[in-house]
Amino acid sequence: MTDTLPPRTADLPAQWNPGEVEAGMYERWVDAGYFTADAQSEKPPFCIVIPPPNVTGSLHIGHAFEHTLIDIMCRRKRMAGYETLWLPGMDHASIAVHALVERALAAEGTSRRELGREAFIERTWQWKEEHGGKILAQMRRLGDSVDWTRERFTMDERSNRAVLTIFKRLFDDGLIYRAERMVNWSPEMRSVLSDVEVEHKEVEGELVSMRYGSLDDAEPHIVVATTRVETMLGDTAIAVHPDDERYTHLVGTEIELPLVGRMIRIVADEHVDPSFGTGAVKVTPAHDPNDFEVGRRHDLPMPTIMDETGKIADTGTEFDGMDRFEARVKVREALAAQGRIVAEKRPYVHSVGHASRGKFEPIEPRLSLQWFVKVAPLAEAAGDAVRSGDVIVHPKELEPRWFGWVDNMHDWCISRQLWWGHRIPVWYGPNGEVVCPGPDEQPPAGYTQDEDVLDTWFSSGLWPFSTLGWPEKTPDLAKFYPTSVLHTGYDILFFWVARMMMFGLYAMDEKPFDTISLHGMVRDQHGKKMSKTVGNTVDPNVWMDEFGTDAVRFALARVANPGTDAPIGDDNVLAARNFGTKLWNVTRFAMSSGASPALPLPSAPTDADAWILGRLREVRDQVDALLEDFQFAKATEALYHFTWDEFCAWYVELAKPQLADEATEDGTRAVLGHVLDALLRLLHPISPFITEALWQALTDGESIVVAEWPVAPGAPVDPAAARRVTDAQKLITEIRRFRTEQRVPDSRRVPARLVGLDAAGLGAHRASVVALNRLEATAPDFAPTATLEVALATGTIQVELDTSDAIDVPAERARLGRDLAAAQKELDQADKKLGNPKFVDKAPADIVDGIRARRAAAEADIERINARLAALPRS
RNA sequence: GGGCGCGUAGCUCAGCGGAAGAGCACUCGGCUUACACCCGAGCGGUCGCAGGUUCGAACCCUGCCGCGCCCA
Repeated sequence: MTDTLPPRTADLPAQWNPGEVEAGMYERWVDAGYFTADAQSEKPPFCIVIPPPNVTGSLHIGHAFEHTLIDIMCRRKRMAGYETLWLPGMDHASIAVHALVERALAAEGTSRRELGREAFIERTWQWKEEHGGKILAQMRRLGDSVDWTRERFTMDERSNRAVLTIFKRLFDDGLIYRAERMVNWSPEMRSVLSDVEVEHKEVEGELVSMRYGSLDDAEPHIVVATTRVETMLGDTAIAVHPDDERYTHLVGTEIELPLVGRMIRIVADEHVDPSFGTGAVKVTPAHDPNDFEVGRRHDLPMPTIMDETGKIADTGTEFDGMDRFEARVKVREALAAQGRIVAEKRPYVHSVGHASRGKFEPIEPRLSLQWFVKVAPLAEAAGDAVRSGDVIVHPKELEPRWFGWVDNMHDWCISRQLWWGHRIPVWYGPNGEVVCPGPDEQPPAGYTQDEDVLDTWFSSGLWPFSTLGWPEKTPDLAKFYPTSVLHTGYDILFFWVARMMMFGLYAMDEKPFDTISLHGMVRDQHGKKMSKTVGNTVDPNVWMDEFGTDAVRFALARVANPGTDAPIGDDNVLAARNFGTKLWNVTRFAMSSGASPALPLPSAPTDADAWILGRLREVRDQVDALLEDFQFAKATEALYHFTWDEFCAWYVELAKPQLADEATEDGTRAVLGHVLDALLRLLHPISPFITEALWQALTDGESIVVAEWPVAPGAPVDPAAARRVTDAQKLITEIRRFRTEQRVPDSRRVPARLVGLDAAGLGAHRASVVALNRLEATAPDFAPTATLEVALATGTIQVELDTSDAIDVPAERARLGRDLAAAQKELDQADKKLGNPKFVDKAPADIVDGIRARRAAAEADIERINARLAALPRS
């Protein structure tokens, strides 16, 4: 900091060139340590842990959106005096990386099994070092104010220890168990998936009705319908409703399963819907979740008829070895050949679960031995934390979604038949012993470790505290846990947020974050979901190249309404870029006019000064409250309008005549400098780079990153001054409108006399009205060709103009006609209300008075306009 | 099938009980020494439909129609 006035426009190039400046600026911020948090600080903490992007990922528009919003929060809090930690890191993305490396191996003509576990994992780490983490550089580009000294990875040493520690605790508490259950199997990955990794989608399939038992109508037979013909090879029963009289005589008997020849039972079960199809359903306990339950209730055999790749196996039929989809056709054909196909409905639309990762293949329900987390007690705590208000879900509309999930959560299948990830820390002894050693313990000699790894979300569920050092009692943990805000998309509320909440409450005995703030999905400019197949995706990196980072951030912030999807397209970014240019140019103008925040604010401000200073105070309060409430779009919009429509469009224009007047020029420079200084600081969290460049030039300060967040900039609102400015604006606008409609060229100076200005208290505004309307003083022989009346709050102004030609009477008549119609409509509406005795009687007095005042104003307007119309020459 | 939400200007959305708003698009006029990435003026809506509550409804309630999303 210097105590001399900083150099002026010399510092500011005529144009902002983001590409040339941003990277260097960012590295200076990092080097200066602005983003490095101090756990020993006395300042109040503000902490956000990054939703860890996949190590495979590169920055897409969803990241850009999420990071922009988080960065806005962090930068604001940092400026506002909080010890701010935004902790970066990445997720090891078990399935995604595993699949990626497997594909690479396949391309080389080998496989992970050929390579062996150890070599595979080594190879995967190597991939990570060489190709992973592309997103980190892109985060720098985006300006993320993360603390790089604390960067973490969900498979680093400390995360590993956290996983082992909590697994052991859950295991010892009986909250982790191993069981044979119906699971979601991915034949592609040859692994189980958790429920949340399955997406249900309507598909056009077939509904085939087929006849079991005898082909002789006199003998016992039964017709069942299915969308999955091939699973009949694993049927072990037919179920009917107990009250269904059509089948009462068959219940308890056996019938022959076609193609296989096995005898299967006919059982009565409450869960059968007698109105669906024939009212009889086939039961395949090992390959359908509902059938599994039926099988359990009736103690049915549960043969598995498919291997882990989705091929038919162990049925002893010709179909063994066929893929499930091929078998579906062949089995149907075989049944048809026997005359057992009674009906076929095709297409038959029904819902099928698909793997949300990988190739989006249909998942296969399969009976399998897996590890599970018993979620009931954990989920209850997660629900209670929100119910009690300890943790806030924002926006509140998404609370039901939270409860709907945590209150109905199924046990979480955590084992995956993959190699890349945290290996399950359970060891088996030679005689079936099962042990779970703690992080510092060794398994007994001769024991072998479980082959599977943990679901990726297991380690990311520990993220808010594993990143702060848990299970060690670190200063970071003491300072920053619980974290302040968890900000992420509503789409991973269940995948991730629910898990963090459960683990946080369990491991730390305290919530992992105070507030869950949810944003929506970025959509295209028409509000359509972005998808690669549709081709409507956008690339934030391309936008940053074209428009600069600040424009991308500003555009994203401007559409970020809490919890709702955000449509965005080129136009939005273009508009944001233009806004940056506007800000750049107005700062250049102010500085070239000698503006500086170091100058003392005028003791006798003009109306315009008082007005803009009051507005600044109001806007800062509004923006501050909106940002505190995660209303990024509204805060950004408020700043956009203040900057452009109030500061640039009005104050700066009003300031020009003030700068030409000795009495007001110094004060005007001070006000310009003061407002810009505060405005740049308010905008900095949204658009960090351009505001830094402008602010440093304007103030000669060290960095806007560590500048103070404005607390009470400007001045308290001066209502009288504000009203006079509003009046002056209305007067100026009305004259402009008249000029436009009378087609007076913009460049022509029009001699004019403003009658009644002093009486209306607007005497001091004469110079601005003249300047902004390109008027000029009247000569002694002034002869007005037109008179315009403008009704203001404090009086009516007559504007007498010499437009040098006869005025366009039809145009003027049309203009006045529109005004008259508007006033008449206003009068009618007011009369209607006031004519209703109930309104006058029951509505609050201030509302009634307001209507009366409007009525009076409308009446006066009508009288005035009619007089003017009458005075117009006939045409 | 269950739940949540949405239908407001050509498009995308804000407003959620007391005078219909914004951005973009569109029309007209302007290179007015910060800015044509700009300036000025303007056009544009029985707030999905039908009932109800209220002095008063885009806003609250009910039903219907049409769209999303989540979960089965």
